Amino acid sequence: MTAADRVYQIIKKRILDGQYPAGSYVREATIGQELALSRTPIREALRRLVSDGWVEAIPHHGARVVAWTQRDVEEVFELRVLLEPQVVRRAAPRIGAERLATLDDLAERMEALCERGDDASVDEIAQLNNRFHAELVAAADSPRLQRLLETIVQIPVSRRSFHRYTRDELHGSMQHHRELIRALSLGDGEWAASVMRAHILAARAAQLRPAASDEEAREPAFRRRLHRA
Amino acid sequence: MTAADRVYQIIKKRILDGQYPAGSYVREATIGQELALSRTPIREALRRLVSDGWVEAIPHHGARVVAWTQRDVEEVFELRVLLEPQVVRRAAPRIGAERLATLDDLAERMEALCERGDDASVDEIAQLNNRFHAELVAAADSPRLQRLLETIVQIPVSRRSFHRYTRDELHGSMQHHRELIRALSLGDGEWAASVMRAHILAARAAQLRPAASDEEAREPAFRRRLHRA
DNA sequence: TCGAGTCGGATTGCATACAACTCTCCCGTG
DNA sequence: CACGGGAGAGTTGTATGCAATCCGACTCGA
Repeated sequence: MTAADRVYQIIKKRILDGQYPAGSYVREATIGQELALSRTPIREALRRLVSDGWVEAIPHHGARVVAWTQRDVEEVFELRVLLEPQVVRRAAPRIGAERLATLDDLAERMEALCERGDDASVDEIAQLNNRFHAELVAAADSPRLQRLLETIVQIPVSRRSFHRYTRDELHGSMQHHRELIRALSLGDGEWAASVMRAHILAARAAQLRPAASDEEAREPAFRRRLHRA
Repeated sequence: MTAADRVYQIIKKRILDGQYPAGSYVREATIGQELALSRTPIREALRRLVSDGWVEAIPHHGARVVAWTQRDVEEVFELRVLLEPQVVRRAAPRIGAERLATLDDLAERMEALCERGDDASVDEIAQLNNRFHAELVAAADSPRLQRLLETIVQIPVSRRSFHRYTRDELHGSMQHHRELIRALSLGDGEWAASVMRAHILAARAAQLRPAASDEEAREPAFRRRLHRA
């Protein structure tokens, strides 16, 4: 692995961690000094980050961490609603018993963590969920689809996304996983695709909901409407 | 525009022209000498081409022009069938009269060229067709969707693709354009999406058909079946 | 006081030199 | 004769220095 590769991962991690906040500039010389490298590999890493959409290059002025707007989030979900169902549509006739067992294991571990419900558990669920989706993408066996999703999903949102789920929504998400596994084990791509579509739309709804207080999260508007009825 | 940008376009053009054939290596020093530039901007251009999927980087060994397999073509069509309908689905409620007029003009010019049917006209149709699709993508007003399609479609195939169309198929393609314009002018996104889906699937069928002799192209298998029946 | 021009600092863009790595070919050995 | 090891050439990876460009502040003039 070259130095440029390492720098790429380091900067990416720092963006995700919020160490490089949105809108801030990433200076070649600064990072170079810090990592005891010349500007060359840093330049190369920044170029890759630009083409992956993590930072934007302002000519002769620097590389700035991109700021995500509400519209960006909507665009991404719109594409995920198309692409992620296609992942499982392809995966259904291709997936093997071994991978299904892995998915089953991941689902089980997520459910166990879901029962606890504390913040640390939710973080861990997010990680397992990423692995779950990665397994599905691998089963789909389409390098281009994989690459598209990698460049699109860009966990800056989904990193903390599970924290926006209500307990019911989190539970529903676990149900989706189970149903996906059932559909895939039967080789029913359209069933799996439908579940995945619902899965993504649910995530979208949680994400686009105005940042709710805990109060609102436990007693969302639609439920209040139900109670009044 | 920087030197690296120019090099990027030059190399890309040469790959499309077949000047750099698939599987051949693009040497940094060679191009540098030829363009009287140092390796630095060439390196940068090659990295962009790698991330755009035109060449693949073999660590410490060079950048090789990617070779397209049948499977690659199928993968691309599978994604286009998803993404291009989404383009017009979005475009329908957003497109303005001016752009519709442009599309109409392009369709008309393509039809006129279609009547002639010689090789040069087919080449020109291909260019106009690219502009037609570019207008649609612009109307969709989704930078991410635009970028995805740009990295996916990569005219290495579709460059000569129209030459694989039979006269009937070419005519059908023109019909699709007209129907798209009608649907878009009525703001009917689902209609437009359906037409586009058919449009892409037709292109796929023509593309995946085993390379036909002129004989085969004029008298394809399905037509022979019709005659026997 | 406001505006235009200019100068300075900071940053990226590019050129050049050197280091590290990989592959190949050849030679020696079993 | 087959196989392993090592040297060499060629290519990419990295460091460094200089040039070009951009932004902001300051000064000068109206």
